[in-house]
Amino acid sequence: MLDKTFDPKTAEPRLYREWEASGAFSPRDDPAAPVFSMAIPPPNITGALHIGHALNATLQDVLTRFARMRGAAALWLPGTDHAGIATQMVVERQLAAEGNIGRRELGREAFVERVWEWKERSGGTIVDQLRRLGASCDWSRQRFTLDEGLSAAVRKVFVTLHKQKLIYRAKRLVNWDPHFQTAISDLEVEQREMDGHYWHFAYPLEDGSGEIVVATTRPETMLGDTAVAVHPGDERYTPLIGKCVRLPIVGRPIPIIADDYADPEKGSGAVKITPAHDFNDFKVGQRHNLPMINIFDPFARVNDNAPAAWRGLDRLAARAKVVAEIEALGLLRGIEPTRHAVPHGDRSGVALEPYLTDQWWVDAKTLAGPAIAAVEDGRTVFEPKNWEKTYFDWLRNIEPWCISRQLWWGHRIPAWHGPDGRVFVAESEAEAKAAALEAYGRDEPLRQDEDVLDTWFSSALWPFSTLGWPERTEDLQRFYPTDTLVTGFDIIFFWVARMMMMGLHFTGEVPFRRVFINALIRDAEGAKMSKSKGNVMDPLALVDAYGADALRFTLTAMSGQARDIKLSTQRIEGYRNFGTKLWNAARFCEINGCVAVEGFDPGAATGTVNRWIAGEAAKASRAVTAALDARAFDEAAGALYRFVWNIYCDWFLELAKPILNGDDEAAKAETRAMAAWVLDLILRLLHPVMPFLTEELWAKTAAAPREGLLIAAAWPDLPESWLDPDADAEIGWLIALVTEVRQLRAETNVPPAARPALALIGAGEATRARLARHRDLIVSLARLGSIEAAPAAPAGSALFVIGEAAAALAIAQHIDLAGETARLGKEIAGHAADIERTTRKLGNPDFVARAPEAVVEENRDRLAEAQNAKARLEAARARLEALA
RNA sequence: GGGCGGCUAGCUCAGUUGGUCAGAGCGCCUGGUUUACACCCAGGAGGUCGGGGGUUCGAACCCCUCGCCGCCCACCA
Repeated sequence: MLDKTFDPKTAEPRLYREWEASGAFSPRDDPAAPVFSMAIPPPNITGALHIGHALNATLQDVLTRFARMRGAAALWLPGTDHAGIATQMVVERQLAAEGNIGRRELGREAFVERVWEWKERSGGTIVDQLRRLGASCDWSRQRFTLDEGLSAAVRKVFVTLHKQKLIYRAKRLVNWDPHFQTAISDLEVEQREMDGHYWHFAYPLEDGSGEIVVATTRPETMLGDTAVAVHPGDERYTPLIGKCVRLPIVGRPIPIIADDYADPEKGSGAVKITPAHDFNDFKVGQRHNLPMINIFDPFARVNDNAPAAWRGLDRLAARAKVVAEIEALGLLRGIEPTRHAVPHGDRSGVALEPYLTDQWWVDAKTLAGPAIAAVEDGRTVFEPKNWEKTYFDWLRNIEPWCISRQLWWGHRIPAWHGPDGRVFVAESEAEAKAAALEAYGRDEPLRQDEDVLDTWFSSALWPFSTLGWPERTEDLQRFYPTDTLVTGFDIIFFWVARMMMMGLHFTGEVPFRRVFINALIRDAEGAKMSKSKGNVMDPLALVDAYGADALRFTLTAMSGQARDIKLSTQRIEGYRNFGTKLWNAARFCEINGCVAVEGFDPGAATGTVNRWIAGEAAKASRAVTAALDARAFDEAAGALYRFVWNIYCDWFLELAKPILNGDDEAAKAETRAMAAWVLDLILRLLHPVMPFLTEELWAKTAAAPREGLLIAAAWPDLPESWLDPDADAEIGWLIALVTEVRQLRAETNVPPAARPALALIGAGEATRARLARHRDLIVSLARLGSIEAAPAAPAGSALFVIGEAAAALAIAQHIDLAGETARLGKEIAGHAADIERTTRKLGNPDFVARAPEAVVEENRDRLAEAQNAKARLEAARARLEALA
């Protein structure tokens, strides 16, 4: 006997162990089986599972389990990302918290060792959390972006791209993070609106003939000014072009140059140029061959290129000092408050500094071409498709990708510097040495590049590096390209686009045929969840409270949203109840001896109720299959929910009760077999979304011994031919009749215990036959005393229309004539309004002429029905009034 | 400045190519010890589908426009 409810706490870990031990998570060996493969977006090892991971993992697991049940060799490859900055940050913080010496004092090697220790200890947390959700990943293939194989792939890619001149080293302006003292890529820059000022400074002309006013929000950068630019067509300044101003404070003469960049509309029309500290100025500097004076050290403190008094000052202190001195010099021409965007590091949260340094770059423009083409011609498709626009926009305007980071945790750049500055890029130190020997003709000391690669560099290789590339492994040949990538839109640039570029470049094939973009989860107020806001929902707490299945079902049902999902616990509770509902349906089956019958053919059932549910089952299973095929997860969940609760429980089991309690043994046997068979079907269909509860029921309700686990059971494929229009119409009629009686009873306050008689007036042959077949069912479900066909309505009956007949419920003692007359009046008015509307429509010649015939026909039927119903109710009301 | 979403019942959301008086869950109200289930059952109230205009025989759905809300990209004179 099943317990009263499912207990996820004890069952989930047990079932997960069974799955894992059974080997079901690994793709089946059958070489003839179709292949389904997917690589997980590797979560950061520093991360704890958040609700976004839960959504992402649930959808992937649904796809994987679905494919597996359909017979595919299904591989969902798991792993984690080393997350350069994030991890380094965590361990540095830990060192600080322990009162330990810092990273620098510890030294590179010892520090990296510390990070590895941390990784071994804590890096597996998120993986265990995925297990708790029920993720059926193939853990035997689990990878880590910094493991040996993936590192080899990274070196191979770096060296190859370098040979192809698609990776190069260059001194350029980068986004510099003064907190971490590293370059970061454009994507890691976050613009923040800040209050600031425009300071207007006068720069005196060198010849003393006047001054030129420039404005800036960053006064401190003037220490590095090397020109003032004006627009060539700006007549106010044409006489000054070619002259010099003397840069205040610094005393350096700098030229006034003509450049289109200067906008005569903005400020004074003259703009100070600081090539080493502004991206636009950098370009101007290149055009005019201006000196580029870097005035900051890596901490964004003023360096030795500035006058002695300034050295070592923090940039903000420098700003205040510049303003003060300009003012003291009588050169301050105005201050106005302003709000403007200031770039910040997304990790550090500090204002970034455009900074001139040597970095490694990827020629992203060249790699982007094939990545654009592959989506244009549909080799890879985005779902929903509108994300392709985002993808294209970014790739078509892509800038070189800065891949070097001045960090310690990550893939060290495989480049070795010779004493004369020559660089040897090679997959190993030995190869680099060999190349150096050849180049120099003698042994020279080499120094490996200090930098590591952007974390996303290794992530970009994920779909093929995890399968063993560059070796031509069996896995690579079998599972690449992968089928689907499921991920959030927030990393289309960071990750998806770069995987496309690298995948196409190195394998010649797209890394995945489909990119399914899942929504972002918000809290109930729609705010992005973040730790600082304290609105983070911990999926594990939700699993503890409601079970993994309830959370999974909720996320699946809500996954249709385009942009974000607002999650509320009430919703999860509702789906927990859904699981319990199914559990209890299984209990009902158990109590009533509904067990699987060997050789039972649902398509050959004879009872109307059974033929009907077989058709409904076929309909539902086809709908769920189609929805999952189309990645319409929410539709699949909806179809399952309705079928289980509103069809199977609400009607089929209720209709089965009188049969199961009756004495027609043949009907009983068939109904039992059918109830068991449909339950089995439900378990299969629901398994991808609610794996735990279904697996438990599969084991516990098995009358006949099951072969193996549900996770490895076959997905149902039911023929459309099971849909039986006659059974459908008949049960539809029965349901309508019962519902009408219930409504009428409720409206007229018939006591629940009362058993009124129901008379059908004007029932045709077919209806009488239906009545005869289902008399017991109707009587029991509608709580009637009796139901008979009759020539006329008994006095004191309440009436409604069902099909061609009128139904009279004998409830004289419960109704008052006036009340019932009024009720009928309302009904009649409703039909009258309908008749009016439809008549008007049909009377419109344009409608009849232009609307499709089917629509016109539909309206004619509708009109006839309404007229029929109205006539009957009017007759009933007339009789009532005669009584009064 | 460029782009993308959203605005449908008190709340959270469905509404497929325009075609039965607009749907679900939760919440609310009324009733219920029907031997699977109160994590339940039966019934009910509740919406001028953000505003305006247009196309059409017909618009929540298509077009234009306005208004909010949110996000992405660009922008430190």
